[in-house]
Order: sequence, then structure tokens, then C-alpha cells
Amino acid sequence: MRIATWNVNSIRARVDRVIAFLERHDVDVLAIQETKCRDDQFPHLPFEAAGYEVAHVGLNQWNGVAIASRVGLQDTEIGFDGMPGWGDPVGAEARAISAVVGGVRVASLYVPNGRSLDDPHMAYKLDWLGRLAEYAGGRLSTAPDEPVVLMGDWNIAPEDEDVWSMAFYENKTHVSEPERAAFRAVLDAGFSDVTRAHTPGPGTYTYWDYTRLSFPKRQGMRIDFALGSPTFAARVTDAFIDRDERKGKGASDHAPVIVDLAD
DNA sequence: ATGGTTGAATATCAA
Repeated sequence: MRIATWNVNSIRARVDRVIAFLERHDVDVLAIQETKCRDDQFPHLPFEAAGYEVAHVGLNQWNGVAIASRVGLQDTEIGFDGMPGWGDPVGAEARAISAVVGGVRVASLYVPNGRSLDDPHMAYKLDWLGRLAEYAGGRLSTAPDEPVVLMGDWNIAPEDEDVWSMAFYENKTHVSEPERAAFRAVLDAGFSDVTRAHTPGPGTYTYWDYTRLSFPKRQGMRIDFALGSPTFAARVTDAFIDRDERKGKGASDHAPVIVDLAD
């Protein structure tokens, strides 16, 4: 089974490219982030025509996460128990959805950006990740053998080699110690990064800012990850980043991350 | 070209 994750930065602007990607790489399941649309705006028809069913949650033009699968899609859960909210009034955002696909519980996650180190959104980001670690860890202690993968845009570069320049990111988000500690807390809850061993750095990135000619200058960040439970991680045979998807007109600012799983 | 790009409630906000 082949499972991928991709922050598409608007599914309506990118749907042709996403379908072509699924077919080109023979992908069974895709966790999608930043659909940037409401449920009633999601372009279901192209997915159905390509043989995929989709579970999506989108409340407005921001965030929005989905799972597309051609190997079944059951037991969809929106958000997770304890997920913090945002806004005025405070409410749940469309940042987490999970479903059982091909016997694996896949979660598509869009971790809050943080905006800047002293922004209230950073406290929200850390709280959100802390609650996620708590929820996922608790679930794992109840069902230690369940194959689970937490995949998506984590908005964190966990290692120095995951950014093109640590000097550039001094006092910026994505590399701060509290963010990295929040990421490690998910690992400490029993999950492991199943992609890094197959996509070694340095210079291995999944995101390049649209500005500053970041992509041609190879000035990127690795912030998209798949964190697997023990039984999921044991089945991973390969992973790769499709850097070609960042090329050309109409590209998302993120490249997809693809994970291969033994049957 | 040198403070840059993209996408969404088309007016700013978010990334």
C-alpha cells in the first residue's frame, strides 16, 4: 500500500495536479492539508472519477484537511479529543481528520503555523501539539498494536539540517526549542518518523516559500512528516519526497511525501 | 526584479 501526504494550498486551485499525482505514482491513500474550502466546495467529482472516496472537513477559506482513499474509508473522525480551538469566539478549526483505510488509521494533520514566537498563535500551536501527543499516546496505550500514522504539515523543522540556514531562521518560528520539544513529545508518546531514514538530509526539504526564489535557490524546510505507531513503522519499506511537484506553474509551496507499506 | 508570491470572503489576512 502506498500512502502520501501533501499540503496542496487550495484543492480547488490544484485538483488537476493532485489527481495527476495520484495516478502517476499509483497512490492508494492521500492525506491532504490546506484544502482552503468548505465541505460543499470540495471537488469530489474528479476524485470519484479517479476511483477515490474522500472524507473532508473544511469550515471556511482557511485550513481544511481531507483523506482520499481507493482502498476503503471507514470510521472517520473529525478533530481529536481535547483539540484546542482558536478565534473569537474560540472554536475548533479544520486541522485534523482521520479514518481507517486499508486497515490503517491515517490522520491528516495541519498543525497551526505559530506566526511569530511572541504571537498568541504560537501558544495555540504548542497547546495543539501537546494535546495531540496526549491523545495519540493515550490511544496507543489502549491499542498498542493498532497501525496508526499521523501525517501532514507539522510546521516544525525538528533538526537543524531541516532548514537551509539556521541563521536565517534565528528568532523565527518552526525551529524554536519549544516547537521542537512539542514535536518530540509526539515521538515520546510512541510514534516514530518513518520518512527520514529513507530521505536523508541535509538539503532534503518538503516546503519552499513562494517568495525570494526559494525553490530554485534550494532554500527550503523539511516540515511535512509521517509519524507511525510501532506496527505501522514496522511495515514501512520506503519513502520519498516528490520534489518535482514543486516545479512549474501552479505548484503548491509544499511537495508531497510518499510512504510505502508492506502488505 | 532587488521588500520578493500565492490563494482565499476582492480587501486583507494567512502562510
